[in-house]
Amino acid sequence: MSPTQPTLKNTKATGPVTIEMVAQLAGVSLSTVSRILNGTAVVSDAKKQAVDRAIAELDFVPNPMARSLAGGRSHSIGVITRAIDSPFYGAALRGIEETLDPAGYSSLFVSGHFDVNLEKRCFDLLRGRRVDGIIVLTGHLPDSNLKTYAKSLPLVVTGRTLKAKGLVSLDFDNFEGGRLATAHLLSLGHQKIAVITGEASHKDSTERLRGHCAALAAAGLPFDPRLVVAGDYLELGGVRAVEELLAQKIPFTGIFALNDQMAAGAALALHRLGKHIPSDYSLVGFDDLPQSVYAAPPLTTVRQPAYELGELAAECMIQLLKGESPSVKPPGPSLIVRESTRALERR
Amino acid sequence: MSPTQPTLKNTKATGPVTIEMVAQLAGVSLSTVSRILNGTAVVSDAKKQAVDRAIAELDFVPNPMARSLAGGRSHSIGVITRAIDSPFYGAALRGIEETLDPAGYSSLFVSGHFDVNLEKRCFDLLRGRRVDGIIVLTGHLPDSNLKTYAKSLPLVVTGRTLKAKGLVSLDFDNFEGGRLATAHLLSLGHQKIAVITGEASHKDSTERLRGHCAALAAAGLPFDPRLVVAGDYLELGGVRAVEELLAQKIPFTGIFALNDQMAAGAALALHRLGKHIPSDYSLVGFDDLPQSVYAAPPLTTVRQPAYELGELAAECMIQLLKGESPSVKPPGPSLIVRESTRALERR
DNA sequence: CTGAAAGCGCTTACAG
DNA sequence: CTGAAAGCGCTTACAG
Repeated sequence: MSPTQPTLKNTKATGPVTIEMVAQLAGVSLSTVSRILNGTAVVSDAKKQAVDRAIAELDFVPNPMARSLAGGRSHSIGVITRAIDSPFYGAALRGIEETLDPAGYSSLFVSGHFDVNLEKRCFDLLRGRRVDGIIVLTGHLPDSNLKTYAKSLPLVVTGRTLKAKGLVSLDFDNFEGGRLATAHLLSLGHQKIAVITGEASHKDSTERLRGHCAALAAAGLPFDPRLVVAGDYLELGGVRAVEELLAQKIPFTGIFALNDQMAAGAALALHRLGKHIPSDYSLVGFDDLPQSVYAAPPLTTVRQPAYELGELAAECMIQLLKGESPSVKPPGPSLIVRESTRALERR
Repeated sequence: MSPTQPTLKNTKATGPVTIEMVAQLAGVSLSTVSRILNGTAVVSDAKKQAVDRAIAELDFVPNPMARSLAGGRSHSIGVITRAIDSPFYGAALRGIEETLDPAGYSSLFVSGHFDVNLEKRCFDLLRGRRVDGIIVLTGHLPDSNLKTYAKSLPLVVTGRTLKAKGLVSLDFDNFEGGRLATAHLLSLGHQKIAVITGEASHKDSTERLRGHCAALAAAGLPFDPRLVVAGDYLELGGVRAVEELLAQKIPFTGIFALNDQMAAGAALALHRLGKHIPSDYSLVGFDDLPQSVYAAPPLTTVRQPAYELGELAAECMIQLLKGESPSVKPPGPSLIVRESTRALERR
């Protein structure tokens, strides 16, 4: 610090540095510092330099609460997810965090557990915290509610196709994903394919099943509803489904589990019953969870790029906040062939 | 609303309700409303009732930014974790969130990736956001740094034993966990036990290994360093370790992977090499990840109660914030016997 | 291009 | 027990 600088009330004293101290050190007004900080107006180069120097010297970081109060924006985005430790949405959360953060927004994650009432409560909580916008990862809220919410603040929703002002929806092509999975099994010669579904209330699940049927139809094969058994998107559902399926005594050689967690359960049940994958049954999952590549055997599955989806959702939110109307096409599904599927041997 | 009520500047107009509107509706001063809200002082019953009614009627939620600015506390706690989507720490994050939230604190999760420099940056970021305290889930920061940080704000750290003012450390007994795992293998008759370790810089890992050696010693068995191979706490490390181990041609029948992720990799490698668990090799992991119970076969492992640890860390933080000095004992390890271990058959 | 001033919505001594 | 007032640290019209 140069000896000619004016005396400061609080050079290196207690508590954090304030904008006032910066202004004083730089010899400019509060407003000027603020403008430089926010790039709100053109400022002479000399002052800018002085201020930058002062900021660096004092190690100044603006108080986010004060900034928010005065500016009317909290610089935080609410994210309603199934659960903070959801195996699938985890990557999406990371994608959101990693794109929101450099843009100066912090993320507030809340767990809605795919429950309408909880999700509503999450909304109230986030609004109470004055978030600038909300990202809803799928969830179970009715479209009508979402449209209403979008009237009061920017909204990005995944897993739907919805048109409304201040709202962007990012749908994933579950139908095509389902089609890919079954087409793969068919190409390997499997014609009797069992399906383990999610809950009927999950639109994802019904779409994936539709894709399955479409692939069957395209191959001129009949759809046997007896081979469709209801799971719950959790491992245990996969276990039970396989037990049920085998008890039925209706022959099949392929299994399409509508998500990887159920596929893991199915693999375990098969293992316990002494059946081998892929020599006895070929198994396809959906999602491509991080652990699926390390399953024994590694799981053939339909990849749903969760991280990228999170990134995209965050980018849309940033644009919405700027007053733009983002138009995006979410990444599509792709088949990842690993070791849980194999060509059917003619017997 | 009764017709006799005084006129409000802003009855049901735009924007959120403020404390001033509540005060006006209830016919009291701003300060009184604030006091009732915070339970800061005794208030006459009549006024309390009126204020409560007004709050309910207007659906008032205090502005957290204003509260923080004026009160000097942000009511938010920073949490430095390995990654927002970490398989192991996910449950801990949930435990933290679920106990901090009802206490009126929100959680700010940041990913330090077990990298000292990143973790330092996380610290700066969180301090910039003016969090009231920080919880560090293990991480790689040197103890000395932690002690320094603790001088400026309350700190809760897991995975260490550390004494300092304003700091509470919650260590997990990794030594005992390691001992349990190997004792289990020994009790099944396995005497040649391979160990797949984490990185040498992970204290967890070295402790677990020490526990292994202690169990061996207690059984009067020799420790063979050639059976110890270095992993990385990730699945791939487990895969490689098994390949290396089998290539060595040194016989062994038990494998202790120092975490479940490496155990999963080991299981996969074994599967690919045509080896069967548990008839060819018994495998024990560590952590008890949610997916380990659904591995094929379900993994025998040492349970480390992540959720409970998160809860405990959050509770300690709350106490620290109240000015108390929490003294706690973290939950201990327990052996979970599943299907990946079996008694050695005499050959 | 730049400053003085009002104001964001609360909390908290300070006086009754 | 309760009110008027100052102040938390910024942003943003409002005037130059």
